[in-house]
Amino acid sequence: MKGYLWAPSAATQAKSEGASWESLAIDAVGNVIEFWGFKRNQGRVWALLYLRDAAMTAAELERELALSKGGVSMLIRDLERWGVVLRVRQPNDASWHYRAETDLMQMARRVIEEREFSFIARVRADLAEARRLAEADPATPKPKIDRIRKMEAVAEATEKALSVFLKTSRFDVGAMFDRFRS
Amino acid sequence: MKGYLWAPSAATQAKSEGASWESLAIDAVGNVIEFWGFKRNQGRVWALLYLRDAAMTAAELERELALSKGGVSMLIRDLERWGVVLRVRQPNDASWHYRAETDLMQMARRVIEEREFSFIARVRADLAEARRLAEADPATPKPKIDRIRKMEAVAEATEKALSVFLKTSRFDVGAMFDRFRS
DNA sequence: CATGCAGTTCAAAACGGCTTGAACTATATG
DNA sequence: CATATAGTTCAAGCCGTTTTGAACTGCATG
Repeated sequence: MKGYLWAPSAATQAKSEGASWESLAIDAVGNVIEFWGFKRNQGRVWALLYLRDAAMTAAELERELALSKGGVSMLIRDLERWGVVLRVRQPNDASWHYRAETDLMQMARRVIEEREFSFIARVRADLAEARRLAEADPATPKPKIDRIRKMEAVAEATEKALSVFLKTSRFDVGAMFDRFRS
Repeated sequence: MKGYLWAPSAATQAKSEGASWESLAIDAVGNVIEFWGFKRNQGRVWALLYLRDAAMTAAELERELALSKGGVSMLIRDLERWGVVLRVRQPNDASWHYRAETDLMQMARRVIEEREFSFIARVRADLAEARRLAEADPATPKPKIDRIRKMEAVAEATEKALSVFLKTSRFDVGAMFDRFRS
């Protein structure tokens, strides 16, 4: 919804060890997740951890994804808070390692559920309130009230799309995920 | 998906003639439309014209919505291009007047259809390409390929939500709109 | 064809979100 | 306890988007 002229970014940067298709997949995840109002880099961090299926240190994430120290720290904090990344101690290493915990989808579902639904609920409430006020005033012409009602339909369609996303992620993906669970 | 701490904005500004519930409805529309990646003020301009169901001049829009002259000009240009606002000549008035033409929904549907779908198609293609590349390399462990497959599910769910939004806007709202057509 | 108003354009400013990096805190180790 | 390294914080900077406003264009009118 912003610019969408992604850097062609073939072989983005020097230091990364991963296969080139890896960064393709990682960036793709970053893009969808950004679509849903999260930060692109939250998606990228999760995607790397998930794809590697290994516990990595902040320093590694920093290097592989070309992020700053502070940035990694904050991104991880968010992902941990949402429960999609777990912090673990590795046998004989002083530093923390991070692992992808659950499917990103679950997180997106939870967050969208509270954040977006309340947003759209608020919009609907405003529209309903406007209609109530309009109806209370006897001077308001009838068609005008109908027009507000029609506006509410825009909000309703938005709500429906959101709820389908949530349902889809619960069933389709949930099932898929379980089936493939490693 | 940005800030969502809308200005409380009771009785926003001095000049507006409209009932206070009017601006409530107008801002609500601005909010949903912004959610779908349009400009908040595009939604507000359309909403005012639609609600008033009257042809208004740029100067009126400027005053009622507290926008700048240049801003109104550009907003209207967009809305005209999308076919949701029509420019008409009023009997004996030198200046143009603008009317809300179709339902905003139709416009959103069209634009989302081309803009968002191609966006998500691109994400899916990237993921598919990554998987193809991964599969081509015999060294890639099987579970890693499965993980890419699971990532594709995120994109699929997004696509499904989008398509439901489009369908909903076509049927539910379309029907509703016709029924109420003034 | 001069005047004035409607409408357009676009560079600059404002704005908002994201990232950076330096200072700081916490923790492990000798 | 001193030191080193990992991790956190947050003000400042960066960057993309939106809005502004002044200059400009076009058009109608006397």
